[in-house]
Amino acid sequence: MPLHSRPVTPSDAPPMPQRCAHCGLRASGAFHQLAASELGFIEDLRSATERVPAGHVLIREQADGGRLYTLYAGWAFRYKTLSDGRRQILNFLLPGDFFGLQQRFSEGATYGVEALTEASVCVFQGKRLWELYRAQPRLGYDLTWLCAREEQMLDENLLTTGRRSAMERVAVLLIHLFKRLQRLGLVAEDDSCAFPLTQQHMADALGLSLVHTHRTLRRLQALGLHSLEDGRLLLRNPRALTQLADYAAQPLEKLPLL
Amino acid sequence: MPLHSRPVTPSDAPPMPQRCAHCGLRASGAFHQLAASELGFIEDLRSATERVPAGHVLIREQADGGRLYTLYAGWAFRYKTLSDGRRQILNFLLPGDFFGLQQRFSEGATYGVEALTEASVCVFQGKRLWELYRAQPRLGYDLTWLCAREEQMLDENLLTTGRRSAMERVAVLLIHLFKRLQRLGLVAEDDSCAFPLTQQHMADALGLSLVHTHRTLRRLQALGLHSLEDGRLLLRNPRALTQLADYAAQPLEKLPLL
DNA sequence: CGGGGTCTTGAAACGGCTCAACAAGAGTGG
DNA sequence: CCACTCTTGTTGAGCCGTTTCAAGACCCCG
Repeated sequence: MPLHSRPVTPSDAPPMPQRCAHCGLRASGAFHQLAASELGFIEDLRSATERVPAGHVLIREQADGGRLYTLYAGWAFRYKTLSDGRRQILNFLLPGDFFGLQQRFSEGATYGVEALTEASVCVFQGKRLWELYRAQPRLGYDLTWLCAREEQMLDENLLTTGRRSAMERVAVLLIHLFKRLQRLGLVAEDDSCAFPLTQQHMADALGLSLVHTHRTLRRLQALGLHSLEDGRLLLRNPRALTQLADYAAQPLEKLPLL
Repeated sequence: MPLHSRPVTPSDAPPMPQRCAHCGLRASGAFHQLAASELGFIEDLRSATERVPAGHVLIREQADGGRLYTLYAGWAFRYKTLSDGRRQILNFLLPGDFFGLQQRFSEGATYGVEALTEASVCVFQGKRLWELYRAQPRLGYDLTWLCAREEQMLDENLLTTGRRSAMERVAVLLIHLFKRLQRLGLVAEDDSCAFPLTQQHMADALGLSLVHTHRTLRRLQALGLHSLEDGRLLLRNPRALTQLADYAAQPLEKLPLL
């Protein structure tokens, strides 16, 4: 039952509209509504929309231009590497996630961002960030909100790599991604969701070796807790998985979206 | 050479002034200067100043009141625990650090904060946070800045627990705290600094067991890389320590301070 | 003087890592 | 259409870094 026969991400993803007011993401209902003036400001702040292939590096780990991004479609991840090549994935990015903020506040990027699947992003002018706080305080507030939320996610990841066993780690990863996709309405009728991560990605995110990640995945699968085929994830026993992971679900309020 | 005979944190810490304009921290030169109106706003937002003993829990891990804090003096740390008691320290807080933000944005706190030494904090009214963005956009910007910076620290910690060996982990911890204290002007003439952490704290922060943390500390000490006596830390070979840790120093710009 | 917190040390067990090899599909080019 | 390579997944064997358990020392404090 090979996991690797996953379908290529369809290039028939929803096109990126020119106007933020017609944004497909905003229409999903998972995000805050914004006033017309706020939408206008965002649209003006946006310098481009880009479509990039899987594997494309959006932010290089060293110096980078200070551009800001919102992921519009597809998956990506933030990562850091040590000089000898060991890599840690910090967190995964899903549609609606904002990134590039930290590098605005320090000299150059301190982490990298890579597209995991083919992906679309909105690019914003970093230099005008301060202007945003002046002109649209509400958006400034939202930005802090987003930042705080990502920090929460990192807290959880830190707890995971620091204190959880391999079984627990894999379980949290599966549940957490599933929940996030669910919130975005990206879980299919049959309760399955797209899952484009390779085992190497999971290993890098969980602080485990590739081989051990594989074995752990197999163990969970043998216990009937989940299945992972053709690039799709199905939680066969969410209850048991949640309990095993000691996972605390977050409330499902609407998210801000820049 | 017992490490445990550390002196109690002196209660003769600088008193907390009534007026933010006379704040001892701001006078240290490590922080941004603020306009009078901004200082006034902060002073008005502040609901109290508190002095708490070592071990005091400032934010409980479950539900909490949504108060915001700036650590004025002393050390503290953020942490998360699993239901069976395993604890992960997320990061350490030093004077000038702001905390409590995430809980404003989600139902209740998702982490706890505990004073490591006797500590003084400024308490702010969480409900008026939105007002801050409206009235003082600059402070809103600073808040995002602080949040992004803490996230950077978590990124580093995640890389540490996920990918570094025990030796490397301990080395990063020592260097990083030293650098942060240095920036605050808290390193003494003789290049030593206060170091109130117990080995248990270090273990909890690094994702290691207490015993192994101890052995690793001893090994580093035997190599002449550092010494840790009477609650003071001395980096005997910062170069070697930095190299061992593969540690990338951050630029030393001034910090925002709420 | 007793008790609790911290540090210290040894011995043994184990979880996860490394090394190594192979299988299966996808893409490429002759 | 077949060789070739590349990527990803799979599996076994053995080692080692780290954990766990256990016990003792030292110090401070009530």
